[in-house]
Amino acid sequence: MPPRTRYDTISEIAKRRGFFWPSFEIYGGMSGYVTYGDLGTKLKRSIEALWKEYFVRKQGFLELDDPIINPERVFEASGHLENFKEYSAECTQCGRSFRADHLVEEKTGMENVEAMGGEAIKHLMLEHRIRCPNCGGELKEPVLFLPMFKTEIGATGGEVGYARPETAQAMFLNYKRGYQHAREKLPFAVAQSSKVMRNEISPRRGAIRVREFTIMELELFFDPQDPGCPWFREVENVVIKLSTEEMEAKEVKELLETSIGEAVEDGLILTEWQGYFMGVSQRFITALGMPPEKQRFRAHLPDERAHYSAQTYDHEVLFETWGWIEISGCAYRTDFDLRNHMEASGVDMTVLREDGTRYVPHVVEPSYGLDRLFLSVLEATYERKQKRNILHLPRELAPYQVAVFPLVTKDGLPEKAREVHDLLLDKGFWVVYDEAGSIGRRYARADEIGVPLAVAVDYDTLKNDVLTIRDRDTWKQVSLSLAELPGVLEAYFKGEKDFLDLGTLVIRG
RNA sequence: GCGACUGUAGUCUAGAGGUAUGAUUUCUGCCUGCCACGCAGACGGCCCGGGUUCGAUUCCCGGCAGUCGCACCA
Repeated sequence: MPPRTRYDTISEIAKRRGFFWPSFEIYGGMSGYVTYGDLGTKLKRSIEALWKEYFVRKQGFLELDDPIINPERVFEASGHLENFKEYSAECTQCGRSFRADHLVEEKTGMENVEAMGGEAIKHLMLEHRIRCPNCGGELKEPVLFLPMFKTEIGATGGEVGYARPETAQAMFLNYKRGYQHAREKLPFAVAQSSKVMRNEISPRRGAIRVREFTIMELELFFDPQDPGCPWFREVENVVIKLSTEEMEAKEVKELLETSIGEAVEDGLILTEWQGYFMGVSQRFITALGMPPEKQRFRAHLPDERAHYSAQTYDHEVLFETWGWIEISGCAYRTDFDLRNHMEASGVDMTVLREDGTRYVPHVVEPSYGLDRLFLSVLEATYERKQKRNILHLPRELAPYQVAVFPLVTKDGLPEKAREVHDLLLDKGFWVVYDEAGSIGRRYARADEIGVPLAVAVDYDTLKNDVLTIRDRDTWKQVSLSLAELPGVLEAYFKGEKDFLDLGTLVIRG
């Protein structure tokens, strides 16, 4: 058996404690789907809330919530029906599959064969007698694979619909509303966190590649003649590690360490807006617990890029088990989408400049896979210490904020601890109460799900309302009075106080 | 989708053609004056379907699922 990986351990805890597990378990499971439990749901929501802090609230950007199933013409206009598909040809001998258009390109030197369509590809394969590159066997006719879920809308089934593979189209479809609600001023942005679906051929790596997941993305609309970002100065000194398109093409292994400001100045990042979002992204991911040295930005080569993109930088984080994993893409989509929807719908989406000229806004899009961020948080914060599992979740992400324990289960301590528990619930905290087993075991149970603070009720509490708070990360304890407790906890979770400021340090033993 | 390996309590495991080992978790007592203490007890399992067999969780075939490799990942 292969050795146990960090991901094995994390997914074992995830199942056992209720972060996430494979969906449809009782019917044998279905790959590509995961279900989030109590802890997982809460953690996911708090990651989303933090994303909103970094990408929506402070900039005054707008939000949107749009349907998952879209009529076919949306994806005709967006180019997905044309581009988001592939032709695969299977070998009759060895059974391997290959992309038919790529085989034709290799043999003939032609480019963008995919766009020629299925019939043309079939003819070219026959014409050039293309055989299996693996074993030389005969290839079957190429079959079209469209990784979008197709359905019918309405009882008569007359209207074909697809589940969206990205949320971005919603921001383009509703562009005119957003423009109106932004009081017809550019730049503005519309953000959405919602589910999308992709019919992956072979989902892998647990929750890393699934068929249904949450995307958090925003579309920033700007005038290409006025491409400055008003907040660029806030991030220009953020240092990132970069692999540029040129470096990717030359397969340079080392990363370029540079500031956002320099990278934009040197033309490595095409627009200030991309630079801005990449800088914010680095800060956001760091706030999730992933240190900067485990982050990098990697440019897409033209053939890797989406059909709409002029430049894309993936933000990647380092997983012990898998290496670098993409958690975000920051794409310069130009005016591709608005232009296509304008043409297809006949609706004018241009903006009038002061000099009387009109233009179609350009778009920069930072886009996150929430489920991958979720795994990144577990990856970044999990620690095995003295045979115990500890999740060093940032305090603003922790599903439960405070655990309350009686020191021992006698002499009225449980009753007193219940009172403290109820008080904290009334004050709005997420609290767990635990009196099973020894207090050490309860600390361990709370550590495993990342509860940052544990309040212990002991004989001093009975005597004079003094209790202790124990820190998950250092195991240090401070003491304070019950009356102070709600106030200092609030300050702690707002980030206004550090643990040692919460009370008087207790030295035991 | 193809190939290799794998599938046993909630979790992690041992094992054999005659329904199964151990640990841990959980629960109940006792204990416990601060880091998974100890004692006693309880709950709980052979992925699904077919075949061979007196008998299959074990062998064979298929499915489903997992890991890895190939392909794919806008």
